[in-house]
Amino acid sequence: MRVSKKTDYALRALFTLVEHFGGAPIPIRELARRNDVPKRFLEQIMLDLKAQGWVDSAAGIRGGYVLAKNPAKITLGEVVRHFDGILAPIDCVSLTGYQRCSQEPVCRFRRVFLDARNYVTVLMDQATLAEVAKGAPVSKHEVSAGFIGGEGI
Amino acid sequence: MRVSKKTDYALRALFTLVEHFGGAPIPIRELARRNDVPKRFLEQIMLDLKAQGWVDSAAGIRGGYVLAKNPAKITLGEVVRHFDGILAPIDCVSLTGYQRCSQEPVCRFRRVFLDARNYVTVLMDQATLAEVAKGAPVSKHEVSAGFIGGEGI
DNA sequence: TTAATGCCGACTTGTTTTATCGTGTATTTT
DNA sequence: AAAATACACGATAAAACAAGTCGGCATTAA
Repeated sequence: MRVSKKTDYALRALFTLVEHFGGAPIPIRELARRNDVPKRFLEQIMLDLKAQGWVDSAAGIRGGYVLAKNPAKITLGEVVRHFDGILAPIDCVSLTGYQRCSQEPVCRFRRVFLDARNYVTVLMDQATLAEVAKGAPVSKHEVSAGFIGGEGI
Repeated sequence: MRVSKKTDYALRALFTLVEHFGGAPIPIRELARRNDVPKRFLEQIMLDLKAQGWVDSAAGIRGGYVLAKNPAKITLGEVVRHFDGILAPIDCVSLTGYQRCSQEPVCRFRRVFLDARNYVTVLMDQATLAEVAKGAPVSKHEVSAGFIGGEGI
C-alpha cells in the first residue's frame, strides 16, 4: 500500500481541520500554506473531500473549509482507499478490488500478502482522525529503531 | 506497499524454480506457460533476476534457468524491494528511500504509516522462499474472513 | 460594489507500467 | 557442420497514473 501525494495532502488538510473542529472556516490559502501543499492542487483535493461528505465549505470573504463530520467518524482507511484504491498489496487478496488470478490454487506467496493486508487494513480502519490526532509526532529515533536484523527498510 | 505485475511474475517464476531446486534447468517457455506470464516479458525479468544473483541460466537445447542460491537465503522483502522500490507506504517512514518532509515535526498520521511499515517490513524480510514454499495455498475462505467490523478491504 | 473566497473543467507534463519486437549469441544434439 | 533450441540485449510503444497548472465563473461579507 503506497500512498500518493494526493492522499498525503488530503490527510494534512484534514488534520488541520480536526484541530479547528467547531471553529471558523479555514481558507484553502491557509491550509496550503500551513501544510506546504500547492494551492491549486489542494483545491482539487478539497473539492473531492467535500463530495465525499468529509468537509463542508463556505464561499465568500470569510469562507473556507470545516470538517463536516465528527473526527471520530472518519478513518484513515476510508481516506486512503478513496484516493489510492485498494489497501491490499495485490488484487488477489483484496475484498474491494478483488481480481481472480489463475495461480490461486497453487500460489504460495499469496499467503504472505494476505497477512500484510490483514494487519494493514485493520490498522487503517481503526485509525480515526480523532484518535490519531491525539498522538504525538514521531521522533527521529523511532523511524530507524526497533528491528530484528537491521535489514533495509 | 503495492506490488507490481513484474514483482508478481518474478515471484511466480522463483517459486517454480524452488520446487525444482537441485534439478535440471527449466526453460523460459515452460516458466511462462506454467505461471501464466507473457514469455517476452518474463525474459526481461529473468535477466534481472540473474543480474541480482538469484538465478543462473544455461543456454542451448537443454538449457533454462535454475535457482542460484539456497531458497532459505532469498527473502520476499529483497525481491519486492528490488522491483518496486521501498516497502514503506510513504518516504518519510522509509529507511532505504527516506525523504525529509517539512511536516515531520507536527505530522500526526505519520505514526500510523510507521506502524504499517514496521509490520510489513519484518514480515517480508523474514519470509524466505524456502519457508514460504512449505505453506499451503490460501483457501477462498481465508481471503474474506477474520475481520473485526466487516469493513471494506 | 469590490475584494476575497470557493467551484469547475480542461489541460499539461513527466514517469511508470506492461508489455512487444527484432536480432544476436551460445550450446547441444544429430 | 548444421539444425534446433535456448538465452541476451536493446529499442520501441501504448496506456495508465501522478502531480500539478490555468482561466474563468459563482458566491458572500463588509
